[in-house]
Amino acid sequence: MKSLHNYFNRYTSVLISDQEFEYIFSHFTFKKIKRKQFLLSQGEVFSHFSFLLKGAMRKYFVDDKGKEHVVNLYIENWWPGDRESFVLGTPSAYNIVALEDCELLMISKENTTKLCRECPVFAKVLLKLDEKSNIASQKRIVSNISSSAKDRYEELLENYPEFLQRFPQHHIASYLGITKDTLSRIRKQLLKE
Amino acid sequence: MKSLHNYFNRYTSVLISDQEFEYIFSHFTFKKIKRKQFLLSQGEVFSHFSFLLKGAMRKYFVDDKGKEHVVNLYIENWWPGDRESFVLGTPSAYNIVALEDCELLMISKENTTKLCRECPVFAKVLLKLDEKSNIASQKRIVSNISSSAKDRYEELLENYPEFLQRFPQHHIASYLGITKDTLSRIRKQLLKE
DNA sequence: CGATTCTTTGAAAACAGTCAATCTGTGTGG
DNA sequence: CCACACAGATTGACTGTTTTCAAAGAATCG
Repeated sequence: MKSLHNYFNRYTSVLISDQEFEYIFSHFTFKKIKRKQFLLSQGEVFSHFSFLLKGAMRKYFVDDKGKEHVVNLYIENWWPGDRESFVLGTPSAYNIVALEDCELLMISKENTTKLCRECPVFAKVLLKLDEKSNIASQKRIVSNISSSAKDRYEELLENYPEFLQRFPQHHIASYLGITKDTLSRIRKQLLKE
Repeated sequence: MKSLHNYFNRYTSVLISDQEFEYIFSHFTFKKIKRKQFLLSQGEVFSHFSFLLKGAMRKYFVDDKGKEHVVNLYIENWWPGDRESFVLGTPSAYNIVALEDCELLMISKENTTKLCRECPVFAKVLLKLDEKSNIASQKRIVSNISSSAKDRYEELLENYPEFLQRFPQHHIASYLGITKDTLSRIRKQLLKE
């Protein structure tokens, strides 16, 4: 699969030779998940890294009032997962479900640590992923604490315009921390402008 | 300084021998910052890791309407900084200012990469820091999108009870994404219960 | 003591959530 | 090809939460 190799080269600025990549790649397994099926269910330990080759997923949890909250939306070239469960080995509080038929590359925690030992570039790639993830999280936090619902939606349109084509509005609304009704009204208002 | 060595051993579960630590430590420099002085000003590139030995700081930015928003609050054993500016070498959007007289250990980006090459445990420690930071960010995002102002404040009381003693309410309010007025009213309401 | 910073409060307005009803489009099975 | 079900989007009326602004009160520091 060229997809992952391209991703490593392009998004992590860590150059990996074909040989090295082939060795790394041999530790991944291919997995298909059909629409509406779960990659992770609340309460399970999720001890894999997974790279989304094709499809779309959402990560969410159910609060004590029975309401769903979308924590992440994933499309091609993203890494669905739960870092906390992976790192600490604790049961996950989240569900990850396929919104379209999906194809994934998975690598177990054992193979991850093995590869990190054997293959410094791979360790470097993981470091880069964490860096990128940290930077993105920081931006989302800043947006949440400082912007209105309308501004947050407009920021999402700028940063991830694909999301609108791939995800229904009520999931996007939940991801932004607002209700579908409010998002609908915001869109109406933006049309008038 | 034992403080940093203890931190590495305790919080990253990476054991470091005294010799190793001494070598690592030799790459840090000691820095004092007086109350109200800045560790970082908007527009500067911040290419250091810094470990807070003593004191308290806040990271904030000023939006287009001239309003301040507190992005992070730091006390002893935290790492004030801007990961994005460090990683990408871009000018920071944030200010970091001392709220009390502070003492810090600083390490430059050059020394960081040098140490990562020479000293695998140090690389491991940085990886752990990023992991921890990712997990914490995730929790904050979840809190922001799914909890009311009151619940967010109660979560903060649980997770960081020290903050109340160290930071004025209006900074805590801003950190939570609410106004000082609202926080004041929430506290009043909680007293009645 | 005076200056500054921090906190509280009231009243009005802006904002977002709730609930229920309706409207839209899509696809499936008969 | 139609009828129907289903998921998604919109809307109105209402409720609740949070912000705004201005003013006053409390605490802290030099």
